[in-house]
Amino acid sequence: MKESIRSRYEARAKILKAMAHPSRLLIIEELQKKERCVNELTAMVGADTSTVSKHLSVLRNAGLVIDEKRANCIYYTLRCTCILDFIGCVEDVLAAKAEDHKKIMKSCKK
Amino acid sequence: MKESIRSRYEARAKILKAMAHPSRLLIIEELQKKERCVNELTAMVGADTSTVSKHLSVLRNAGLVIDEKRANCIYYTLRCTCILDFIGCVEDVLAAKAEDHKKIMKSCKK
DNA sequence: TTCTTATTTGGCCATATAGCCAAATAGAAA
DNA sequence: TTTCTATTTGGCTATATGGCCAAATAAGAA
Repeated sequence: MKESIRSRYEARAKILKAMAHPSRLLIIEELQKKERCVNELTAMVGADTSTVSKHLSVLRNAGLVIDEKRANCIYYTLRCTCILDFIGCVEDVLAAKAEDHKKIMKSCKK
Repeated sequence: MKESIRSRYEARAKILKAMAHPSRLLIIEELQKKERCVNELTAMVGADTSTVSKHLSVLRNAGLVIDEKRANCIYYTLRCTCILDFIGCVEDVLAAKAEDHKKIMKSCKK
């Protein structure tokens, strides 16, 4: 694989990797609804503040969210809402998987 | 976070995680064009056969690809082509990031 | 100033991952 | 049968990740 090609795939992988965590997916979905500060997100995720803060920094580094200081909180916003579209596709994969599973169970019964 | 909600996010995260690797993204893109056997993919990725085989098993476990034995090869196929749509979104994120970077560089020059 | 409150960072540990090599497996060809 | 080819699996090491706690930082409120 050529170097230039590889680095393009690496850039993409970095973004997917940033999304590939249950807590971060929750955060992404919440931020799509409205901006939130770390405190609020921490309550939603139900983990240590430091843990959530690190998750947010992963999302920020990947360019998925933006943070803005206002009043005495730091508000996080989702940057590209198209992100949510692709959750739909992920659901399709899950559905296809479930369908297969059903088929396998069926053929076992025979 | 409720248990039922968490497990849904975990299922999604598993799929994203499976995609979040440069070599696997390359494989996904190649498989979108046409089915390929391990050998061919190994050449494209440029890694050890065993490494590529493990990447394929990650994709298979996530339900992203299907394998079918035919002649003396095992052919892999992409299961949901919608996967590709969302690469477009990832590119948007990258573009937005690049744009920001430009702005920062500009403001530094002042 | 000191006391809160909000957030990030550092340290530590446990776990997961990617990579390679070597070995196992399966099937086709000789 | 042996041999070759395709693929997977096991073993190993190095590296990265997620989680918590504790400490640092920043900014407002008292």
